Amino acid sequence: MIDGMTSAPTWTIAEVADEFGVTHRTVRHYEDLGLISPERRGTQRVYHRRDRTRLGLILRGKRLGFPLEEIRTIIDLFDAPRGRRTQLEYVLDQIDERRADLDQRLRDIQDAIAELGEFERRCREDLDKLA
Amino acid sequence: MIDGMTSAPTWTIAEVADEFGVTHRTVRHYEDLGLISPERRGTQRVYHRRDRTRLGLILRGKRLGFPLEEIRTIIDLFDAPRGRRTQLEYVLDQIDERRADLDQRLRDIQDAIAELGEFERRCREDLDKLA
DNA sequence: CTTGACGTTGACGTAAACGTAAAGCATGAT
DNA sequence: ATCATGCTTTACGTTTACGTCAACGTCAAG
Repeated sequence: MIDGMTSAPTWTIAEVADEFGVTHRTVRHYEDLGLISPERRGTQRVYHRRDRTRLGLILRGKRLGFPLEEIRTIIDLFDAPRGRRTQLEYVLDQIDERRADLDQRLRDIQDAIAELGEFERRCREDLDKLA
Repeated sequence: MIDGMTSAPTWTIAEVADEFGVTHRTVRHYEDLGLISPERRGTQRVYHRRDRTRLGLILRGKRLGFPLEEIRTIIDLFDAPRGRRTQLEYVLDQIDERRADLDQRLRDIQDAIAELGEFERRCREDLDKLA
């Protein structure tokens, strides 16, 4: 932070990178790909709360294994203009696609967790037999 | 398939690739990394049910965004010898680590789905206001 | 026996997601 | 004034996960 609470808080690239546990190079890479677009004060980048929100979404997307390009289309969706009916219907369509994808992943994860639990049970059985 | 049901069924590389919707190059790549090791009949690869099980696990791991190297350590875990107590305890440890990872992903996905639902609700509101 | 259809091993190419110097501004501290 | 810090761009390097030839083996069909 920088401001002393007189107006909206802002951050430097080092601060956001630190806070999110990534390098400044990573943050700039996301900017190169158009995932974030911080304000410029002269030559320096100035990050606002909006940028941090986006960064959070990006990193969660990454934890879920989405490619950055796809992540961009998703978070752009959230900021898309939703004035006209056609726009809204398009957005709702996209939402459905995304959800289908997420549902598949949810099933995959639940299956994996279940299998892991089953495997653990067998291991504990084996361990008991050794006792 | 090849056998005519007199013994255990086997498959060629083209068959498994086709069935799992990947290329033969992909299948061989997984073999190069030691994720599967099909039998050799002369120079040809012969895939058994075991290999297909592994391939299934690999592809699910991929859908979940795990790197192939990590996937290998995981599925190797399932086939690891569990004779000695130390081995079993090591395996149980690994299981815990894996589960922590999967739990994080589960939360991420649930959050993402929830946010998507909330976003859809807002979009539908906007759409109603236009009616 | 030659032609395909499928299989094999290299080996190089490529896209994504950064890492890693190199070299130049900008600004406050000494 | 200069010196150290931190930020900037430019650009080439690296890893992962395959794609894409090239060049050759093999085996049943015509």
